[in-house]
This record gives sequence, C-alpha cells and structure tokens, in this order.
Amino acid sequence: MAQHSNLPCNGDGVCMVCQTKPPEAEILCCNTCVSPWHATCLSIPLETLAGAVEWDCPDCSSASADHEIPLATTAESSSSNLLIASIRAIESDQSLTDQEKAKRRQNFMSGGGLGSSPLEENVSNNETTINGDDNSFVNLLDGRINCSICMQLPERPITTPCGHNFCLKCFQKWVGLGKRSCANCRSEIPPNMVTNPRINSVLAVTIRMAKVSTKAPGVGEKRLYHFVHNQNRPEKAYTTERAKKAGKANACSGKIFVTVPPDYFGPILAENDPDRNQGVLVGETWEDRMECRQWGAHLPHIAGIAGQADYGSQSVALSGGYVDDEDHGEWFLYTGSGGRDLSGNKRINKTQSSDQKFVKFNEALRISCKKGYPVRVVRSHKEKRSFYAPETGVRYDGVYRIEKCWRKIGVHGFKVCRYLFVRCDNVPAPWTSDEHGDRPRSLPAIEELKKATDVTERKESPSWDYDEEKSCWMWKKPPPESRQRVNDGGVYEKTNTKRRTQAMTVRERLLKEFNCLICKKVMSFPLTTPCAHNFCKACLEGAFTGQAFIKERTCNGRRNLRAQKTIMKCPSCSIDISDFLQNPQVNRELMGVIESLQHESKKESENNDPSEEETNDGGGAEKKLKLVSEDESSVTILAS
DNA sequence: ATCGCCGAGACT
DNA sequence: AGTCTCGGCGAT
Repeated sequence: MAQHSNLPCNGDGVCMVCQTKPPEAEILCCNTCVSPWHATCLSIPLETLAGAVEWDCPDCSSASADHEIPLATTAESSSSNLLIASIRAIESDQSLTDQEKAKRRQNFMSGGGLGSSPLEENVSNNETTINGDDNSFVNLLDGRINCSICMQLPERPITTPCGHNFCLKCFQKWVGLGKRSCANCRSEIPPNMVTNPRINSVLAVTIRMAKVSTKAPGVGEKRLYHFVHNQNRPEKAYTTERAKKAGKANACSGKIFVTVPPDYFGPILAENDPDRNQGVLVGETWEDRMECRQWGAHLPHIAGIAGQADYGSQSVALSGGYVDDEDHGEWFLYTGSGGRDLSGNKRINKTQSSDQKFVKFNEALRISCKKGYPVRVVRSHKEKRSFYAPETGVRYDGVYRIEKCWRKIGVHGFKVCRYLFVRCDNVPAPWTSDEHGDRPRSLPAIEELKKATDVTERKESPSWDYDEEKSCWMWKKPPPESRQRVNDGGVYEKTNTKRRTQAMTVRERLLKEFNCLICKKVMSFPLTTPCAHNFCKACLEGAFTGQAFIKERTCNGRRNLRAQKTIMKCPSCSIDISDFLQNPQVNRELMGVIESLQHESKKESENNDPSEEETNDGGGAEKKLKLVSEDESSVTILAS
C-alpha cells in the first residue's frame, strides 16, 4: 500500500509528487507506457535504476496484469506477445490468490477465443491512429474530457463536485496520497467521495460509444457492443414513489450494466462489461434478483427461465420454487415452469395443479438441450434444500448444458417437465477447490428416467463443447445470432419501444446520452452529483427551490430545538446531496463537449437535405426538427 | 413461516 | 393487449 505514493509527471511535465518540473536528467521514461517519471521522487533507490536500459514504471511493473490503468502502450507490441505476457503476468503475480488468478484467466478461456483479452482491448482503446471523418468525435472528447491527472481520456471516469473528471485509478492514487482537494482546482473533495467514488456512467458510456464508432469498419471482425439505452434508470432498482418508501416491492429493474443483448448465450465476458472490464465472474453474488438482472446473468426478475420458445433458453434460476428440483452442484435436475395455479394476486404457488407441457419456456429449454447451448445458472438463497445454494443473495455459478429432458409424474401427481443440467464451465464452481474448470463427465444415473416419458436427447453435436486440444469449453459452432435489433452504432434499442428511432448519427446518440435526468433534454450547464448522476444546473436547483439548507425546528410552537440540516435527496438515487447543492459546480469540460456537438449538429442539419425525418427527442434533434420545419415553411412560401 | 399487496417485464 | 412468472415487502 505504501508503494502507491508513486505518481508520474502530468501532461505539462510537472511531477505530481513534488509539483516541480524536473530537469531532463532526472526524468525516467517507462519502457512500457512511455510516461515520464521524476526519478528522485520514486520510492525506489536510484542506484537500482542506474544502468537499467529498460525500466518499467511502478504502474507497469507491479500491475502489469491490471487492466484498469490507461497505458499509452507502444504500437509495435503485437497482440500475441501481449497475450502471452499477460498470461505470464497473471501466473507470476504474487499478490493474487489462486482464485483471483483463475478469475483473470477466465478472460482468456471463456470460449470467446483469445481475441477478447482485456489487455488487448485496452491497447486498441488507446490507439490513436485516427483517420476518416467520424474520428472527430473521439478527437472532440479526447481534447476535452480528460482526466485531470493523467491527461488521457478517463478510464472508469469519475466527476468531482467541483466539476472535474478523473480516471478512477488516478483519483484513488491521488486520495491515497492523503490529498483531499481536487487535483485541478484545489476544491475540497467530500469525504464520502474519497472513500466511495462513483463511476459517472454517462461519461463512461459516451466515451465507449465514441471509441466504438471510431473503430474502422470492415477491417477484421466487426465487434458489436449492445448498449442498452437505459442511462435514465437508477443504479439501484426501484420504481414507484411507494416503492421508494416501502422498500423494493414492485421495484422496476435498474440500469443494465453489461452490453449483451437479452438473448445472449454463454458467459458474460470482460468486453461486455464496460464499467469494470472483467465480465460476470463465476461466484459473483448479488443482493437479489433485481441486482442479478442488472448484470445480465438472468434477466427475468421473477421467472426462473429466460428464453424464447422458438430460439432457446439463455439462463435459469434455482430458487427453490419447485420441490421436484434436485441439486448435486455439478449437475442438477430442474423442473419446467407452469402447471401451478396463479389465480388471485399470487405470482408463484408451491403446489402443482395441472400438467406441464413442452411449450413456452419449457420448449425454450428443450431447444437449448437439442442444440447444446451453454445455459447460465444462478442459484438463490431461497433454495433451502440445496447444499450448493448461497447463504444470501443470488450467485452466478457458470454455464451448464442440458443433456436430456423428459416428463415425469411430479410429487404432486401432475406431469412436470424435467431437465438434466451438467456443468461445463472453464472456471471452477464456487464450491470446489479444483484449480481447473469442468472436464467432460459421464452422465449420472437418473433413477426417474426409467419411468420418464417424452424423453428428448441431443441428436446433433453440441454447439458448446470441450476442445481437447485447447483444453477448454468453447463454441464449436457459431453461437446463435442475436435477434435483437441493433442500430449501426451497436446501440441496442428495446424492441417494444413505441417509436423506433431512425438511424441516428453518432453525434446525436452522444447528445442523447447527455440528457438531464429531470427534464430529459440535453443538459445545459451540466452538474454531476457525488453519486454520479447528471442534471442541468437549473433543473437540479429547481427541484429544491424554497428549501433552506438548515431547518429551524420548534416544539409545540414554543421551545426552539436545535437546527437540523435539511436532507436533499438526489432525484435519481435518493442519496443526500445537500452538501453538494450548497455550491454545485458546472462540469465545464462536459459542457464544452455538449456545446460543440450541438454546434456540429446544427451545422450538419443546415447542410443536409431537410426531407430526412428524425424522431429522437434529444435537444440536438429538436433543434434540427425546428430547422427542418423552418425550411419546409420557406419552401411552401416559395411554392405559393 | 405465511399471506396479501404491488402492477414489472417478457412472451405470445 | 392479455397472460404468465422459482419477488420482495410489511404485516400477522
């Protein structure tokens, strides 16, 4: 921990430790990230550096497997070298436990091929080989929204109440030095932000989108990122005013953090986890089904099966709802859905009252069985009869394959659909001490199969299977293509949205991300709260007009009680932001970007054919519509 | 432990 | 638009 007092020189060449501009002779240049360091301020004895031809800075040498640090990696490093290097780095990292090493290795082994290594991803993110017109977006962001410490586009951006942006890593290093003032303007950093900085996800998604749009199309495989357009949703699930008061009853789902479409099969990889860049790890536990949903492991918040009858099932939950279930960890017997009387206001019912059939979700599971798709499995603490269920919450246990399905008479006397799930994940199960993931195993003897009817077994070779050569589970056939509609920039729009947006330009999409959570329009004078929610200055202040920061209290109109601070809850997450509201500072960098985007949009719409229609309700598009109608009216005038 | 609200979300 | 769903809460 003490080693974290190491900081490089900033963009102006000023050492961030001693705050002076060191002479040439005292500057060390990192071999890996080529960032300059002030040698005399390093906590490493200078003698050990003397004569060193190749020197790696503390960031690159001690944390070479740590993908969080934005490194300006040298362009000549080939991806395969990086891959080997990163695997070696994981293996040799003394600070990691075996379990952590396994988790890191998951990124290389999760069947998506080796190209999805986060390290490689990071490199490509930092490539600035920009050509073509579209790259002006990244340039636009690049020039403006930079981390005030490393002067790069922030990785995992956070925004201080004084309106300055940082990489999470840089910020943590900064406060780790005991600094309690903004590295940019010296304003005080609130204590809760020091201990618990929140990612400004609007910035994160925006930067990501800009980067994705920059990637040259047609070169190699086009990688699609599915951004669910849900930035207006809360970090934490809730819905109605009542739900906020009474707890999470009827909670709506909160924001979806991962970039996989709802019909995505298999493990959720680091590349689909823009906030953390680690993917959904085996053993990851969430508080409840709502939170589990937010990480994409299992989307339905009540139903146990996710899937489509004509397509397949992506995930199941073991929650103890069916007494017929039988859990043996690496394999289990699952019961289909339906056949229970859900009349009245019950959503679930313990006892069967009719036969189950292979329709709907049950059919979806049968398709996954026939095709040999990997099915994600989550276990809930509500499954009391299972030895393998977590103590609390909902846990992701990896992918399983459905080897067989059939029908039998359930314990309540009605027919139920049954499925044999067998684990086939490259990462060991949370309950094992195995170092390696699953190996193909012979099927268990199932007593009830003797009396089973409608038995279905897989005829074709499975889509997800074990590769002896690579010794890992992987897609042997291409995974089923997502049927979700994705527009040209990879933004996944919900299929049931009433109005489908026309092809939006990247600029317009970016503008839409900058919507105020109150007025839903593009922010003017944007503020970022310490809880990382973004509003127009006027909107946020307007929400608390007439409220004094200090409440005078009286008792029965006679005796004065001690004055009390007014609680002012963030309109998005209900955290008290009264301190922030005393002196909220506009995020000037963000405002600059928004204004430039709006300016560009305006220019573009003036140049474009006005007959093109837009249905987007962002501020930029609004202006455009206005311009369009003006043009049309002028045309009418000319015609008449 | 059980029961009754609440009115989400996806499939059909 | 109707139907179905291995939730979550507070009250009992």
